[in-house]
Amino acid sequence: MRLHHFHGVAYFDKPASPSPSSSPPSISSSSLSSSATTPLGALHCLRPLAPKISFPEARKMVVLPEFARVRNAARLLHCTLLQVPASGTTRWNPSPDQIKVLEMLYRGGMRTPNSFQIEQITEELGKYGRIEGKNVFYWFQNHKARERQKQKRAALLTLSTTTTLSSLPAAETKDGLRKKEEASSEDASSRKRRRCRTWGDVHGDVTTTTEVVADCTDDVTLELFPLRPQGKAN
Amino acid sequence: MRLHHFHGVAYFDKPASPSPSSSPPSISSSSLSSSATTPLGALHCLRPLAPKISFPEARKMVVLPEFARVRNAARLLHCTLLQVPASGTTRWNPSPDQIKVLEMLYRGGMRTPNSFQIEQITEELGKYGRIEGKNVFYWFQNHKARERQKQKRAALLTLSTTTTLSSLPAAETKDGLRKKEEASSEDASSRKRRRCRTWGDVHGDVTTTTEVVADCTDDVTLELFPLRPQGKAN
DNA sequence: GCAAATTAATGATTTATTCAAG
DNA sequence: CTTGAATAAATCATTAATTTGC
Repeated sequence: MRLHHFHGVAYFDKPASPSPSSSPPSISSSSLSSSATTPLGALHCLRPLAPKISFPEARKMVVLPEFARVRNAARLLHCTLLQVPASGTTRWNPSPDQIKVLEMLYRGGMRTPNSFQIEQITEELGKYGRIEGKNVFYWFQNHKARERQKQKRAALLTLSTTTTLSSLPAAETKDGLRKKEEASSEDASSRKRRRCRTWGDVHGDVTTTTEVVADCTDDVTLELFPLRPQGKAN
Repeated sequence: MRLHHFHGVAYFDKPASPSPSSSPPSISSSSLSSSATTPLGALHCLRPLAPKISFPEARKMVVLPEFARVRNAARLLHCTLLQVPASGTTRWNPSPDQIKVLEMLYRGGMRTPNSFQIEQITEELGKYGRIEGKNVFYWFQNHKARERQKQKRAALLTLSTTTTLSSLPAAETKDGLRKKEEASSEDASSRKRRRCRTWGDVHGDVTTTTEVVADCTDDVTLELFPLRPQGKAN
C-alpha cells in the first residue's frame, strides 16, 4: 500500500541563533558522531524544521520500554527489519499461543513487567511468531487498562441493577462511560500505588544479568519461564 | 458476548469475562512451559501477592523512547551503568547549559522529538554533563505539558480579570485548577492532533535512516522562525 | 458462498495525573 | 514549591469479525 519514502526535504536550519551565551546551541556535528553521517544537514540546525512527515509509517517515533535498549535490542531490531518487507510495519498480530501465554501471565498477577521480564517474555513468545518487546509492553498496558475498565463497567451495571434495577444507562453501545466513576472495583491493593520503577535499571552487566528472575515489579510474584536466573542485583 | 478471536483455536475467550465473577479458572497450562514451576505458588493463586518491591531503585522498568533501541543503545546503557554507582540513580539534574539548549529547541518548535532527534540531542547535551535519552524525552514531555498548563492558567486569569476584574481566584497557591476547564485558551491549532509516530520505525536500515531528520513532530506553529509551513497533513 | 461494507477489538500513541527528589 | 520520573487514562488507527448484498 503505502510506501514510505522520505521526501528528502531540506530543512533549513535554525535561523536564529540562540546566542545563548554559552555556545551550546548547535548540535554541531562535532559530537554527533553522525551516526547518521548527517543526512541533510539537519544536524547543525538544532531545529527540526522539517515539515513533518506525511506518511504515518514513514517515521515512527515512540516511547518504548527500556528493555528495548537492553541487550537483545539487536535481536529485536533484526527481527523488525526483517519484518518490514515492503508494506509498512503492520501492527503486531498476536498468535493464539502468544495470547495464551500473555493472559496466563496476566492472570498470574503480572501487570507491569519490568525490562527483564519483558525481554524474556518477548523471547519466549518469539517462538510463536514475530514479536517485539514493545508489543509485550503495550499488551500489558492495554490489557490492564481494559480489564479495569471492563470491571468498572460491570460494577456499575451491577450496582445500577441492584439499586435501581431499571435505570440502565443504555448508552453502552460501545463504551459509554467516559472516565469518571470510581466505583469500588479494583480488588484491593493496587490503588494509589505508583512507584518509581522503570527505565534503565538493568545495569549489572549483561553478563551478570543472568541471575535471578523473579522480581515482580509490581505485585506479582510469578516466575515466568524457567530461564536464566536474572541478576537480582539489588 | 460473542467469541470470535482466533480462527480455529478454542481456548477460552477473551481475557476478562464480562461478568465480575466468571473467572476462567483453568489456564490450561499447555503451552507455557514451565511457568508452572511456580516459585512460590504464586501462579495458581492468580492474584498478586507480592508485597511490592522495596527498593525504589532496585528495579526500574520504564517506558522509554525508541531511540533506546537504536544503535547507540550501547552508549546509553554504558552511561547508565556508570551512573549507578551505589546509591540509587539520582534523578537527572540538568545543567544550565543543557537547559538552555533544550529550551531553545523547544522554542524552536520541537515538542516531541523522535528517536533520532533524541539520540542526537542526548549526545550533544552529554557534553555538558551526564544525561540519558529518557531525560531528554521526559524533559520535552514535561515541558510541553507544563507550558500548556501555564498558558491555560494565564488565559483563565486573564479572562477572569478582564471580565469580572475583581474575582481573583486567590486559590492559586499551587495549582488550583485540576483538570477541567476548557476555556478558550490554547492559542489555536494544537488541539486534537495526535498522529502515530514512535517506536521502531527506524527500519529502512540504519543507513537509510539517515535521510530525513528534521521533522517537528507536533503542531506548534509558532512563527518564531521563518520555517516551513508545517505540514498540516491532517 | 464470497467480497465489499460495517462494527467490534485491540495494538500503538499521546495526554493528563500523580509521585517524589532536591 | 519546582520539576524529573512514572503511570494511568484517553485516543487514534488498523485489523479481525460479522453482516449484508449479490
